[in-house]
Amino acid sequence: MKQVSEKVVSRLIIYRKYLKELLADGQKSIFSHKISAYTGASAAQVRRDLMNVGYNGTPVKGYNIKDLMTSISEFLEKENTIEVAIVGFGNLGKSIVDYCNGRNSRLSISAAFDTDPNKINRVIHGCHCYANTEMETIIKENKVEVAILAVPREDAQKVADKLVACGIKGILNYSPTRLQVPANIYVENRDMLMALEKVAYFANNVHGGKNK
Amino acid sequence: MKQVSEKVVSRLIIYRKYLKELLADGQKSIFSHKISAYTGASAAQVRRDLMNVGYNGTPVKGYNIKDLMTSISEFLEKENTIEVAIVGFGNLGKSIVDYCNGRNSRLSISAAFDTDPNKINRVIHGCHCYANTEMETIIKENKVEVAILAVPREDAQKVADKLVACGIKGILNYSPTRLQVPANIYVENRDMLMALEKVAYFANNVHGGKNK
DNA sequence: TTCGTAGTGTGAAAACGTTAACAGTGTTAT
DNA sequence: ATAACACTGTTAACGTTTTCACACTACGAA
Ligand SMILES: NC(=O)c1ccc[n+]([C@@H]2O[C@H](COP(=O)([O-])OP(=O)(O)OC[C@H]3O[C@@H](n4cnc5c(N)ncnc54)[C@H](O)[C@@H]3O)[C@@H](O)[C@H]2O)c1
Ligand SMILES: NC(=O)c1ccc[n+]([C@@H]2O[C@H](COP(=O)([O-])OP(=O)(O)OC[C@H]3O[C@@H](n4cnc5c(N)ncnc54)[C@H](O)[C@@H]3O)[C@@H](O)[C@H]2O)c1
Repeated sequence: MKQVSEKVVSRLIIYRKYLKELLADGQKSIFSHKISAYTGASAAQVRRDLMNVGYNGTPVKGYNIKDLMTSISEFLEKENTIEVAIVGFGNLGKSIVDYCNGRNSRLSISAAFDTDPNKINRVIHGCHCYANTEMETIIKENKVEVAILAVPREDAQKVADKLVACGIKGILNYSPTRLQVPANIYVENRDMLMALEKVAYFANNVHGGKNK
Repeated sequence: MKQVSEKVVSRLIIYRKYLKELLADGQKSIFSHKISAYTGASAAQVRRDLMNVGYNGTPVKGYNIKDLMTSISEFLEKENTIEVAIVGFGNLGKSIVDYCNGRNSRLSISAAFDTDPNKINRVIHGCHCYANTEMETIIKENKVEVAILAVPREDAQKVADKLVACGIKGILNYSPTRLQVPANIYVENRDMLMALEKVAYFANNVHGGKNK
């Protein structure tokens, strides 16, 4: 299978989102330079990125929005549904589930884990909360591949180790801990303070405003 | 002033965080290959990144942790304090303020804005919430340079336009809207669903686990 | 003092990502 | 039918980022 970079994947996700908006708007087709104007990538880059997904547009008409969306989705999510679990069902955890679930038909946050007895066995935002002790069973039974980490700093590494032991392959980490994991596990860190520090730097060191 | 790339800034922020941990641990000095092991950047890259901040280590002893931290901070935050405002003081907004404030002595989220009368003029997590109508006054008076956007999708663009008109130079955007802003405004988008989609992709397309 | 060691700083090479340029191609107008 | 057009797909040039490799240096040991 063709290997593509993080940057390409990130942009494809952005394109898909734009296409979704266009579709909701009733549009049928779109040109690379329009996608470019909206997303900030150059038109050449849009076309080049789309080469990866194996969908061909036509001159004059451009890309059929529906078909292109389908192709991007098939490229990004080969399996029909990817199961996601969230660990730490506090303020942040609940917000994430509320926001994400239902917005991508191939991604489903179907289980939460927490240590708080008040949360265990409750269903919040359509997501069942289990005790941490059930982690292995639930993850293996439901073939969960991706986990979102939203536990306090001091527990993050311990929980990550456990998730890895259960066979998780990717972690979206909202805790401020920099996780140490085996090389085949993909980690995306989303520390909010670091994000703010980065914006603060570039706000004071103008940089052309290129949006990643 | 030396122009450095987004990637360098992101890594410097990561290094600084690690240094902070080391200092809390009572350590005095550190080698590039140790920073490398923790952060995922190669040792050569660590050294190269540090060239930008103008601090020199010594062979055998490596880098003095305290001095290096100071140099990085002087590089990242030239001004003594950078004022930040948050717009949308809901679940997410409150969490962000709670988490970020007090963790970087040069960044301060000192004002919130909301349209909800129940929040206006209340102080939550040490942050005063103002009505949107006071935005221009407060931002200009307090020299706020950076804004965090945590309002619902439908209002995000409108609020961003207003922030730009008030003189904001950088936006950390947690709304799912892709903002259209002038080229000199720096925007960092942090859509949670997109982050999850990215992790889901790389969980299924192993990639060496390189943490960005 | 002299040597060996284990680090740093950095120029040069390699890898990677982006942009430019253009041939090829449906579509439309004539 | 044919020509003009406005786009796509793709190759090659370009620019940026990362790695390599090594001269240099502070220190500790003998
Ligand atoms: N709140 C934010 O916006 C924000 C921002 C940046 C970072 N963070 C980080 O995200 C994490 C969660 O933030 P929050 O605001 O949701 O906090 P929270 O206290 O509301 O939620 C934490 C949840 O994790 C659960 N938990 C604790 N230990 C656990 C364990 N070992 N296994 C499973 N669950 C466990 C708790 O019972 C609680 O429900 C923290 O690390 C925080 O530093 C939060
Ligand atoms: N909750 C999350 O974790 C999460 C995740 C991803 C994205 N988001 C996005 O972040 C935004 C906020 O999420 P939330 O969970 O905090 O929602 P929320 O409803 O709790 O908070 C939204 C807040 O914004 C205020 N608001 C509405 N319009 C405003 C305006 N024009 N000016 C100023 N304030 C205004 C509301 O009064 C409310 O206090 C939404 O766009 C949501 O889609 C949230």
